[in-house]
Amino acid sequence: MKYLKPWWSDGGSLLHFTILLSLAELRLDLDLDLDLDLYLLFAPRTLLGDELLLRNGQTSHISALSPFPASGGWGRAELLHPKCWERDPAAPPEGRLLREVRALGVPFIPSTRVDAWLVHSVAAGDADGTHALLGAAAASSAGGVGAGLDGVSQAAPGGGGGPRAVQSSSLAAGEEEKAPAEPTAQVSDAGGHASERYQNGTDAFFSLEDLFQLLSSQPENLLEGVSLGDIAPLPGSINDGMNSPTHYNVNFSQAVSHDVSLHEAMLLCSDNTFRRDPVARTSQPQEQILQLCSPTTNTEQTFPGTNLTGFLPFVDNQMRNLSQDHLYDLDINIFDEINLMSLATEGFDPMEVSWLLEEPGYDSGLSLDSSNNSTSVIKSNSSHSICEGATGSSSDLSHHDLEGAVGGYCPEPSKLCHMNDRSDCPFHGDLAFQYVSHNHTYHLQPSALESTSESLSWPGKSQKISRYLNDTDRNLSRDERRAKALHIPFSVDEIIRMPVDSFNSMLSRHYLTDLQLSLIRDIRRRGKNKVAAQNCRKRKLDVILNLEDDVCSLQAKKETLKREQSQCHKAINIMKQKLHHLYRDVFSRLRDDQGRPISPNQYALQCTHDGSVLIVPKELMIPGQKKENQKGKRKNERKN
DNA sequence: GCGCGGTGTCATCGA
DNA sequence: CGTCGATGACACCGC
Repeated sequence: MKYLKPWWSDGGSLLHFTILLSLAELRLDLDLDLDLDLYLLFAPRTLLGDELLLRNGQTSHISALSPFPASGGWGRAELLHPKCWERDPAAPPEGRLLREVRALGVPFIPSTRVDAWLVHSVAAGDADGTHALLGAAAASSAGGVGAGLDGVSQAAPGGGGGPRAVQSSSLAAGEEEKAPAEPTAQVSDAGGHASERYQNGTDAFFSLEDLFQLLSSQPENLLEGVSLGDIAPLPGSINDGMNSPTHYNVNFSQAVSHDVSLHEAMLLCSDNTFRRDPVARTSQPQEQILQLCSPTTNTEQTFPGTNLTGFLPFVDNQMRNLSQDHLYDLDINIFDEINLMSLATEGFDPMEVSWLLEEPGYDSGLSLDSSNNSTSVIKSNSSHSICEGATGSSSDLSHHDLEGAVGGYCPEPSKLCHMNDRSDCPFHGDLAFQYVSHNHTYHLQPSALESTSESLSWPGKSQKISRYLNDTDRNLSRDERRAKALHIPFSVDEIIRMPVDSFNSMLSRHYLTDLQLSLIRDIRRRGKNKVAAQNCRKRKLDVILNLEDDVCSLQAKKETLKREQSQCHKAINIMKQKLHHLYRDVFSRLRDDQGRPISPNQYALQCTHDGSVLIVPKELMIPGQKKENQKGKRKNERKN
């Protein structure tokens, strides 16, 4: 979004383009950094009546006709993506929005704020609500949308608002922060239209005319020359809207559901023919699309031979005024994300999906829903985009994912063309932009791709792929490269180490697509598990080492005890020897009554308890009797 | 080519 | 019931 913001601020061209694409019933995969007033423009009525948390910490109650607070302090409020609110258990009231939308069974489109809101708006299906928002839109248009649609910008001539529209203090377009808007009663024609129809509650569809009137209120009058005509009765059929460039009634429920890629959208726009036939779409010359990617491309190059610029002069003007950086930023943000989304879509060979999305050995990866999504592969004959890493783009998704491929084959780099490559990267006509149908419900289903990727083997793939990486990318971990590719605004280290509370609040504070959230959670899970595995192995190693130490110490102790035992045996033997010598010595000194020596073979010495020593004949002294006598003596001694 | 150790990842279990 | 850490199992990689 940060890339789009300057361009947006330069003149709201992006929104114009959005509408242009919407006219062609094409979906737009953009993450627009829209501010609250534009949210209100597109927001469904479910937002109305809710409290909004403003940047200044205050809350604002949104009424149907005046989304702006009655008093100052409005500043610039930002709504977070409703899915983020949903994830937050302590979600503010806006969180109800998504639940209500889901209750209607309307698919949420995480990658597109504008059309997501449009879907929500249509899903709300309430004309009052819808046109209340149009009233708000008109109110917003009174202030213009040039300055990043802060809701407070220059008051355009003829601009106005709804019944309680707000005219902001005059601030130049591009200013970051605006003074609090003071509610006024200036009513513009455009706002009058919208609010009037809101009050009438006539239909449930946006009128693109309202939007163009909103846009035309910009100081630059970018829509000057666009014949808007009168507000047509709604709902107009989509064909009505499509066939008449001056008639902009679009059933957004149909328009948004008819998904195509932005590239395709641009192609169709460039042809100035809002073809609805998928076959016809694929028959368009694809080369025109990528010419927009080129920083040297001007409008004529982008839309050769078309009268698009005549049809929408603001496009021409803005395209002329766009700097290369703007185009570059557009390229990075839009095409990368669209590429990524397209990768997860249906109609794509699973092997190619895994090849593009998976790293070597990467099992869960981006966790794309392979069951619901269509996929288009983008290939071209451009030979340098991958293998040379020429772009150095920070959002080199497919570039990176090439490195991470786990697939059944190793495509030649020359067959792959990264969308970011703006120099000369014409699409291969045969492969690029087949008719795709995004549903943009990128739910997680890691197992699908896991099984696919894990079942495939690609010997030596990492070596081959690593050649495609520049030194910088090679130093990054796979998750870091994935995070980089998806523009995840947090570092991998942050994601992993952050406490769970901070982590959840961080996620809720940022608008993140399902894909980004999935990757972030995968990164966190893998990172935590990696650390846990390292700790586990460390502990296991410590246990093994400790056990080895224990074994060593026990063995040493055993040896010591053995030595002590042998020493004790030796001491005992010495004592026995000494006792034997003493015994012999005593007998040698003993004499009987006749003075003859007493033989130790016939007599034995017996010690009595009182210390006296008796000479007892051996035949009278059986060893067993000896012990019994001794025991009997002890008992008698105890009794006594 | 094979074996081994290191590492990352996933599945599972228990707190 | 969800989260997190621990751990077994497996695959991959480098030596």
